[in-house]
Amino acid sequence: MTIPIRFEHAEAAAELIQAWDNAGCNHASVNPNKKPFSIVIPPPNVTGALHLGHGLNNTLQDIVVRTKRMQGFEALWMPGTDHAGIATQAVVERRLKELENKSRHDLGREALVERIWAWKDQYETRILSQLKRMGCSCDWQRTRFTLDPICAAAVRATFFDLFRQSLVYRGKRLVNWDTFLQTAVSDDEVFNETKKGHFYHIFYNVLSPKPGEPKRVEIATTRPETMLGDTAVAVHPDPATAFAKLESDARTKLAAATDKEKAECQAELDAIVQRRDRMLASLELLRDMAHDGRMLELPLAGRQIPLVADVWAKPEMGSGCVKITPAHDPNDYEVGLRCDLPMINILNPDGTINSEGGKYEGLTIAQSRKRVVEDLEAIGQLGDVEDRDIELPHSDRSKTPIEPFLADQWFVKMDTLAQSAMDAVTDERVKIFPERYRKGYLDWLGEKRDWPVSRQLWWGHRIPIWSLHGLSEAAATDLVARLRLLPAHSEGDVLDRIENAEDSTRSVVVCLRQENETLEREIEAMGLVRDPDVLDTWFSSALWPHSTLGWPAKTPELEYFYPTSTLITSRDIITLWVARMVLMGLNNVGQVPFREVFIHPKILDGQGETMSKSKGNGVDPIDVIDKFGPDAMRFGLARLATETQDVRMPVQYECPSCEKLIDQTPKNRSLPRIDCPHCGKPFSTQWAESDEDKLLIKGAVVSERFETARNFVNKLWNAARFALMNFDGYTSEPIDVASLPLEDRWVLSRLSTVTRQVTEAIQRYQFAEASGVLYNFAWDEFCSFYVEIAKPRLSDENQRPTAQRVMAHSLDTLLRLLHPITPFVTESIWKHLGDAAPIRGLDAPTAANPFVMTATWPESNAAHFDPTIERQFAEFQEVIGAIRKIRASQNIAPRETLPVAIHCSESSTQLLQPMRSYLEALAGAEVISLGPDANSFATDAPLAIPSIDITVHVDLEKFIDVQAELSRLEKLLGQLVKQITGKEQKLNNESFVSRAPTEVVDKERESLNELKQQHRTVQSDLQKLKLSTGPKS
RNA sequence: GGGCGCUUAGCUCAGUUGGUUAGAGCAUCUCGUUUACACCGAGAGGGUCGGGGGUUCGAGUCCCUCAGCGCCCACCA
Repeated sequence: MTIPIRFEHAEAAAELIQAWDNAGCNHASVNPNKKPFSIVIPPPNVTGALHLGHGLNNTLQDIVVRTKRMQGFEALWMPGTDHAGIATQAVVERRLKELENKSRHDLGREALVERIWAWKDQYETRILSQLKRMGCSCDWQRTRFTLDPICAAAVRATFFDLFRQSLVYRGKRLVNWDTFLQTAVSDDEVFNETKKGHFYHIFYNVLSPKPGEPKRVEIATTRPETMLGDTAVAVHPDPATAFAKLESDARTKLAAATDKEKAECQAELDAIVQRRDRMLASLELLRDMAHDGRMLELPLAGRQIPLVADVWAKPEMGSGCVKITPAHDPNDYEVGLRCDLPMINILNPDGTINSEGGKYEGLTIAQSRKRVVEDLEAIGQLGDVEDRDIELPHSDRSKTPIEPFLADQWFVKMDTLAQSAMDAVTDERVKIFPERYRKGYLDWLGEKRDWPVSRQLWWGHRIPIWSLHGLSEAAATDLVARLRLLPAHSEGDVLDRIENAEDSTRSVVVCLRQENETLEREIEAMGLVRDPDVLDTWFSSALWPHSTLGWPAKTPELEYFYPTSTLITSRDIITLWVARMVLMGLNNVGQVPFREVFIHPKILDGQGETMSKSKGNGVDPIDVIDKFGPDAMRFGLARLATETQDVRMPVQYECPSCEKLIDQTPKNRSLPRIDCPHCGKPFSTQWAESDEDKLLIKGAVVSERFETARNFVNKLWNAARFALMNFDGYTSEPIDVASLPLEDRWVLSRLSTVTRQVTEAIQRYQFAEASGVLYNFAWDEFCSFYVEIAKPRLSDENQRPTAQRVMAHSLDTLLRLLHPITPFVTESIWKHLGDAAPIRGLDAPTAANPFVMTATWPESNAAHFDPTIERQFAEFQEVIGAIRKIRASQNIAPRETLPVAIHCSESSTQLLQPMRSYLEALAGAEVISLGPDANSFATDAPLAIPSIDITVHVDLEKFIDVQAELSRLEKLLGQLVKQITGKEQKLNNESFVSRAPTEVVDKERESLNELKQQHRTVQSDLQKLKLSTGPKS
């Protein structure tokens, strides 16, 4: 049998992906004979290609799915992608601007959406192919998209149902308004930028002040033009108590301050006290005026606005008075709600002042600010103007300033829904691992803030609401009556509602259950207009576990695979996504969407920053796969997936022209095109976006973590290759384990332990543990010892058949254990193994499954676990190590056979006796004597192994390097003295001896005795060496 | 400002309920082509466990505190 010396991953992977697919290995269907296991993929955004973070996320899911599949579950991994609302629309809009210098308004709604679909098709294809090349065993036939008809039906059914329950409602809300794109943007798409600005002090006159009352109040603002929308000025309702609290806080802080901070804290306290003394009386007066319902005159606008009492006005700030602009400031909005103030929107969607601004109508914000300030000054209402740095929110998309803007929005009422999702986690119907993430989930839901679900976008699920405003009560009733005559209404597909508007007109609002063009036209013919907004992306993502299974239809898949088994995701979307899936699952299906949630670490770049599209520091998994292979990528990532620590992944680019390595830096990371600093030639990675960059030759992305994993894959391949080269004449026969030689029983014992450890680790999502156990077992035990020891047996005619059978079985088990992590190399070897040893097993050899992927998961066979043999091997390994150390320290050539005498107890003798020949093979030693009577040699360099009370003596007659040995022994002596001193000190410590548990003390005593014994031996060896060699030199 | 993590070898990370001399991989150095593998084998050097304090017979591990880093949330007239 000829097998290449290297595992050709590219070829093998392409073939296997096809073969698994052809055999239907990935497909799961309702199977009453099996227990279901299901996972839904966190659908990647179609904004762009996957990076290594996705690589980790999907590798872990695949490990779990493959394991469960092998464990006999009907394992479904549901794949798909997310339309990602604003992010995708923004990407396409930006491209449109760059390439064609057009805005979305130039194209219009339909044409833009068409463009986005084209983009989606392109990236969905790319994403799915990335997943396939990573080896993900998704059920591709079921691939979903959050905007496809199946998901759309679920969205419509959900919205309709929430509407019926009155859990969706329309309300005013301040949104972050991007005046350039003329859309609301979400909070996380806003960044702050510090700009130079001014802090304007303005006076509002008090209307007919009574004697003793101030004639005007002072307020201050960085945005004076917003005064046009002011509807009140607030003062604190209880300034005395507020000051008292401030003072007591400051005193507490002072008491706890270090000497360094004392002066500062004292100053703070003094300032508060002084301010109170100065201002309390006037603030209380203003408060009384507010309670009295006194009014102020709003300059320029010529309106009267009330003085109100609200805690938002902080007595310690400014004049203690604050202007309230509910329609253009989030906090003022809250005040407006609390004090029942009117909310005056002064802006048009394009950021200019609207008719509410009177003579300022039509001006931009900057223009109106200038004019308002000038006009205030002209009428003497302007106070000081201070220079100040101002943090201004900007839109991440257009890079222009955000204006808080009051707009009609749809909300989902959260109180009962949020509570249900909290309960599900509290009573552990949903278990979160690691547990610390529960807190964030519960805290966030605990706020029960209503969920604003409408977005002023074109890309997404359009809100299924039609409405007509400004009706009289009679007209509204009439319209509703006509709606109710529609056949669809009696079929329960139409819900209607009459709402009272602020101006006491009526609005008729209609919700439709499903898409129906005829019905929509009929409704529109009645004058109803469809809401232009779409739903928040997370609305459709929240349905993902049940929408993908066909809900609202009661499909057999939904019955069988729901609730899904586990969700594997990243921590930043616990609230946005996980929590909402739980509450929507409960609301729609009545059951939690998944029983367990595993939150995995994040992959950071070399600078410790998270990988993201916008930073450009992402690494395309395909670059890693091309260079190292999919198994190496998967193993490398799994090896890093520990419970507590995010993972730094410094990468380098390999120049395809000169093969030199280039570090990834903040400078070059965002460039798909890299100019090699060594040879000057340009190249790109798979990450290339522009057509120009895509034409460049591709350089590899290199990281040490993947190199290690690649080496491991190759090691496994070669161990298997060796075994297979020795499988000629393989026959199968039942094996009596008890009669097997020691090394066979050892490897079976180890396999039983390793199987248990790996099974448990994967069950507990300890992927680093699972891969670590397998790495160490496969490399250090299977390859370094078992295969080595098997060599002589495989060339011995009598021993060969048994050796082959146990080897075939062991390799078989190892491949199955490794398969979930490294599917390709294991499947490739499995095929070769199947050719060489088609029927294998211990008690009852059977024909192997054609694919390891669908083979059964190994059971940990407790009967094979033999602690005596494992101890025996541990001793054996120690002895080999000792001999190798001596050889290295004495510079003994590898070809030379070294005579050794092993001094050990009777029981160790029993253990080691059968291993004598292997000592020779593995350490180049000839065992002269073994046992309690083994003697030292005249020229010796003994090495003690105190933990198992064995001393290895070597005959150095032919090899002695006196100087080396003398210095080695002296160094050893020094170490021993140090340790002995430490122990003696410990044991002389009265409190240690009396308080520590007796076992610990006894152990220390014993260990001290051993050390002393060793010390004596080394000393005498040193003497002997000096004597025996002294005369010669 | 609140919450959650993190800080251990040059680098990337392990380290169970506190208990012998704190581990691994890579990198470095030395030796080596013994019929699977140089993507290999053997060995060596390398650590005040972020700083300070405390609890304890005993602290990388528990508590307090300071510093630095990361993420989430809130806020900034």
